[in-house]
Amino acid sequence: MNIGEIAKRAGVSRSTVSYVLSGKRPVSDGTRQKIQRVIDELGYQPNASARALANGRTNTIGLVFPPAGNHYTGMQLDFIGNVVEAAAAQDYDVLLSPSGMDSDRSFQRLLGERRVDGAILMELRLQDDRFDHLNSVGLPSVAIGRTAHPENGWWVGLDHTALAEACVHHLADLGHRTIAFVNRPEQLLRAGYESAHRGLEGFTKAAAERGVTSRTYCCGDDASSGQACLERILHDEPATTALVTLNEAALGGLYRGLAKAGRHVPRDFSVTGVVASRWAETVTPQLTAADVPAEQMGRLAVDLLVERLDHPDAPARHHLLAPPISLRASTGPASTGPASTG
Amino acid sequence: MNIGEIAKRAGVSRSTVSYVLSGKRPVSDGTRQKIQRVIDELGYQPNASARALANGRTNTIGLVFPPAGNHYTGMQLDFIGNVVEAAAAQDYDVLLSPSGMDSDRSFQRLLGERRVDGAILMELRLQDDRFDHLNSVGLPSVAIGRTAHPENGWWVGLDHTALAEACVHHLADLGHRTIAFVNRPEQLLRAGYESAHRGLEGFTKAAAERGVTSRTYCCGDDASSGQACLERILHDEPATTALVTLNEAALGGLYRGLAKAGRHVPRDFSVTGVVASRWAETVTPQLTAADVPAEQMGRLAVDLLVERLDHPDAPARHHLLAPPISLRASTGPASTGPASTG
DNA sequence: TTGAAAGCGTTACCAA
DNA sequence: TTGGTAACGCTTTCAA
Repeated sequence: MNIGEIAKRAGVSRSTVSYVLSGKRPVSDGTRQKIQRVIDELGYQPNASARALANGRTNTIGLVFPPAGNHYTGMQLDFIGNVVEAAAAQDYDVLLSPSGMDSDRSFQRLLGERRVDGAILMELRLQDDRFDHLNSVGLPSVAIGRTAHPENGWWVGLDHTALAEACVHHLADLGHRTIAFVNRPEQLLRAGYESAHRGLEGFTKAAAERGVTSRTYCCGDDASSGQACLERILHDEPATTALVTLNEAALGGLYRGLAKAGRHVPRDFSVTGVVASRWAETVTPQLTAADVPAEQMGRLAVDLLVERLDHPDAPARHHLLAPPISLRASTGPASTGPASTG
Repeated sequence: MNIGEIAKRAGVSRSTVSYVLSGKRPVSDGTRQKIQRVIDELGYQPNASARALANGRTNTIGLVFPPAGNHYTGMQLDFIGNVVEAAAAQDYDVLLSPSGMDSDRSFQRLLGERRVDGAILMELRLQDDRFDHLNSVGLPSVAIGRTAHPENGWWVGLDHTALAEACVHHLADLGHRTIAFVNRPEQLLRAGYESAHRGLEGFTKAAAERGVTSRTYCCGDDASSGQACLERILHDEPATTALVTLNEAALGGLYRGLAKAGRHVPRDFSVTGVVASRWAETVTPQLTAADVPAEQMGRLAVDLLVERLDHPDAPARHHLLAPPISLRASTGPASTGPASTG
């Protein structure tokens, strides 16, 4: 069934049916009702491909995220869910593209075949060549995260620098003098992941400011890497009494490592970092952390993109978020006595 | 740039360019190379909407999952990620539809506007009206999960009945005589969620067979509900020494509740259930559980759907999976002495 | 207020 | 081995 069929049954032309559908030109009440009745009766819905071909808009946005090779973290998955929700609320569908590298077939399809009106980029790198590709084909995009030069971009980001700083200050205020930093995997750091770089930068800066002894580690995105990383931390510097982590997937392993080392959280050892709240609340004791506002960020990203699609010449906009640290149960005063273990 | 432009520059007709692209009819080596050179030079890619309109295939599959209202569990998110990966491997894109109810706009768009060639359904109910809608518009689909009457359907499912039974047997073998069952939220049970129903059925049956005392609980999909549920369990029957859970999101809360009640896992209390391995390994002690093979299931679902799309008359196929229990560290012999606490 | 018809960029059939 | 051309189903301009 197509628009011609509707037109025939309603005794009007196809264009009139089209205008009833789009509302782009006035249609008399009588005709409109007649047509609407036929549409409802037959449950007609216009074909998306034909519509996209004719008017150049797909009403679909692309969500570009890295392939599972590196494992999905809970945070990434949270973003996906929330972007899809927010897009649905604006009557946009979301096409997923699991592409980190610009050479990826799926990414190429999205861009080159014009399957989407615009794209949301996740897992940003400081120098992100995906922007060049998007710009070169004229596809509007919004990033979740920001590059090294975010001045004129469209993005919604988390101020990882400030967040990591806040974590250090929180721990230093509690009297901790030796603090470790658990970052994302080295491979991602080397690839230029902005959260890893900016977080590290903030941690290092604040540690220097407060004169605390610090070491930084890269850690795989899974529990067993977290456990191994913690063993390394205590081996390298047994006097360590606290850590800051950006690595949500490793969190359970970090806790396990502490338990095995006989360090009680928060009595002997404090843990904090940047983690989505729902994961922070899963561990025991619940994690004192800067909660990643995945829902808000997903919504903002979609809103920005839709705005950009509706107003191609609108000036670039962005949102830099720096949520406060939610005090839960994983941090406490540095223990005065020696927290020795075997 | 379009196919006409390529044709002009290569000095051939549009149809010949099209056939070079699709390979659906032989083209002489000379012409092919001439055309291919122009294509590469200009970086031409055919427009997806036009192609879909002309040949009736979008090369996109829809992934239908419930809205975030009920929170995404890690398992659901795992499925999404793995389906997208598997689809990309077959050069299909994935369109997400956050729709539980059939009335949902996004679901309607997917079906009615023919944005996809077929669909994968997640979070199945025993009676799932989404099938009726899909069938009524002639859209092929594959379910992750199975209805009450899966005989002639296309699906890949987990044998929750057998899995829950295996959990009970495992615990009974260890000497546990009083076991609780922690299910998904009551709202989902009432809605007819198949995993909740079949899991409950398997648990109840095995508990009866083994003559163990049992109680069953519904529990919200989050940590604090898990903690509350555990308190209820111990309040209702302090002699409980083990539990089986299908509720992954509550797991952290269950553990926390046990810790607060002074029950050490696995010495005083055993925990097992059906959980994706990556989450099972996050908690301490690591969970002995039937690992949900999310990756395999995602891949199988995509493979089945692609097969069905390629062979519209192929007989229905399905895969019923019953992964073995992975022994980790959360179960042990029932404690002989009274495991008393305040 | 409405209709006719020319696109939109492909595919695939029919001829040559 | 290739070219011409009619679909595919919609939107939108031009006329009435």
